[in-house]
Amino acid sequence: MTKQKTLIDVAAAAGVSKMTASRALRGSKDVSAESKDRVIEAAKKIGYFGNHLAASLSSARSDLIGVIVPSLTNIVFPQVMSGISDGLLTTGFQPAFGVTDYNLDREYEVVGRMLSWRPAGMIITGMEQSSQTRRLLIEADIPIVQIMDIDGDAIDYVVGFSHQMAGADMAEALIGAGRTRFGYIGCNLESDLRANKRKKGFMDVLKRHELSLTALSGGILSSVGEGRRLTRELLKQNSDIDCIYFANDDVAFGGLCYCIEVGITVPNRVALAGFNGLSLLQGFPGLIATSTTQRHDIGRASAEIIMRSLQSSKQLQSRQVIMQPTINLGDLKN
Amino acid sequence: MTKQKTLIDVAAAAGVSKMTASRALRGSKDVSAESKDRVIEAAKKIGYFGNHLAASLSSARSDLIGVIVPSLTNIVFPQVMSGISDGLLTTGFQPAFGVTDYNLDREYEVVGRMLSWRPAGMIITGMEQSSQTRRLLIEADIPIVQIMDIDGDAIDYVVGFSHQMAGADMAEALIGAGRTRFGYIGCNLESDLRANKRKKGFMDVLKRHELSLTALSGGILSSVGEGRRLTRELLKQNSDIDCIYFANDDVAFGGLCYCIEVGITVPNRVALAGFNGLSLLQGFPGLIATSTTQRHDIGRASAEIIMRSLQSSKQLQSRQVIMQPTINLGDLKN
DNA sequence: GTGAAAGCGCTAACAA
DNA sequence: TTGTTAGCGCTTTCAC
Repeated sequence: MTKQKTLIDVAAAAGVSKMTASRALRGSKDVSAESKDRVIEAAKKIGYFGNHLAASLSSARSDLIGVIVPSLTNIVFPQVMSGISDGLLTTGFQPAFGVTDYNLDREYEVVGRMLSWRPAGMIITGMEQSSQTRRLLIEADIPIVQIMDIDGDAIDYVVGFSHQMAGADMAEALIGAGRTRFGYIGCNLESDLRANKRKKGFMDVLKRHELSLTALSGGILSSVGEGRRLTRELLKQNSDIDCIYFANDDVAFGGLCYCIEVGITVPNRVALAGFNGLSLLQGFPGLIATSTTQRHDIGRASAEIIMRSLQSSKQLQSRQVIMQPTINLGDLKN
Repeated sequence: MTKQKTLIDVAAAAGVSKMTASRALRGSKDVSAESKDRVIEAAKKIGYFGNHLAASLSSARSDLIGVIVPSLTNIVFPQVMSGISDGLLTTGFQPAFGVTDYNLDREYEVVGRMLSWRPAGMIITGMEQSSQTRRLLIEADIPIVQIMDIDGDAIDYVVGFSHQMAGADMAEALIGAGRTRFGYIGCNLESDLRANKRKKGFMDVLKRHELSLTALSGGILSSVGEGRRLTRELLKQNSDIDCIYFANDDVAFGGLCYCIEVGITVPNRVALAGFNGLSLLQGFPGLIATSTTQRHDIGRASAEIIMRSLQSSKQLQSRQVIMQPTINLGDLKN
């Protein structure tokens, strides 16, 4: 049982008081250069790394930023987390991640647990928290950033884009490219609220143009294999479809693989459109239309907003950062 | 400024002492059923969620399990994290993630930061920590699980598989399938130590069979697009290659996309082999040989080992859980 | 520039 | 079964 080093050990090793050691290690300027050097050297020598628990309890604030995401297996969220991680890198703040599995009850639990670590701020995915969860977040009285979506009531800050508009924009673009007989393929649509918003935006535009849509939705897993399977099914039953909108790029890519295998010309015979702009699409550049979203930037921006909000006691000017997904039609644009 | 609720508020609301409230909320049996109910109800009513900082500091242990991964953008690690998250779900312990970016100095920093939260255990990727980092981990005197690899000196527990053997096994399998003129394509090989181990195992076997290998390695990004680019380059310069071993499935899939596009028959003309068994491969089932690794299971198993080690003060019997990647040759096996 | 005292919110150990 | 006392390791505050 190696006893953990404490500030007292450092102080003893440096020949100063606990308090001077504390100040030196935190970079306070009220310490003589000499003491400072001695303390820092002593700390390094004995392998002192502090105790965040005590520090945070004592100062009534931690340097944690809570980050709540619905899933780890959808690559999009780790990419956002990566952006947050980068955004916090030089700030001395640390992200702490929680996963909800797209479940509102779990979200409440996870948020509660997170708050009990007294984070300095919180970043949470989506706009659809339960009223209980919202109450928890509001009462925490720390900066809250909702990310990835802007359609809904903001708790505090928001960084993201409108999924409904993204769906609508894609519909306009595809119609503009001359497509008229649409299919839709999604997975896991009950819990993927944002995919549903895109679908709604997409359908609204089709309706306005008096076009209809054949929708098919599949199992729990949103993946390449599922997209492949559903595309086969959809095209078998509806051979006249000339454009399919997918819930995301993974599913769309599965569709493309199927089309290539059976010799369906993409995008000439059937155009495919996904969502996210994943690197997956580089497999066959240009064949899938997509809306590119800036996951990393959203993460980074949300981290920066928290930092700014923490620094200036006054409210920030803009409480919303809206990012516009870029539509790329690929070979379809010709 | 909403003042955060404390245990005293709960105690007051329930009409008991702070201590009884504490015991009731933690499920101690030394509390009358009546007090227990009153306390729990009071806590719920005033929205009390505790303060982990104080609890952990006081009890000298937290319910945090530190998890150190090199990257979030490689889907493999979030999958492991997901397994850890699942493994801890019902235990009351919580994962806390840190990212090293494949950088040993950052790893030292991240581990140090993590330890300063006094986690109950630690899960860390790989066997190649710096001696400083190892010292930190050993002195922390908590269960440590190194994951994803078993080739090297263990600190404490190990859950994973031998990458060198995985590479060797794949080489044997491909040679067994009649391939003789090999290429290798990797990305980011300076920092991806485990890919290098696979490559080494692969090359050792080729050498034993007196076969040679044309290796090509690319940029920082390990991705579908990079695999595509490198495959074109490799095949242009070495048109007689009949089998390519890739650093992983993403890169291999990029290679497959290129071959399909230019009409190279896979696996007949050129066989492709990757590593990981990603769902990506379902895009063209059977065309890429791969070693399937159980990322989720590794995460889960490592979480369970920590839990068991925490429960029983005596050492666990087996300090190593070795998982065997399954080789799947796909259409090549015929 | 430095140090001593007090206390953050909780739990361990003991007492009642 | 319940309450009291002491303290976890640090920072805040205030004195020197």
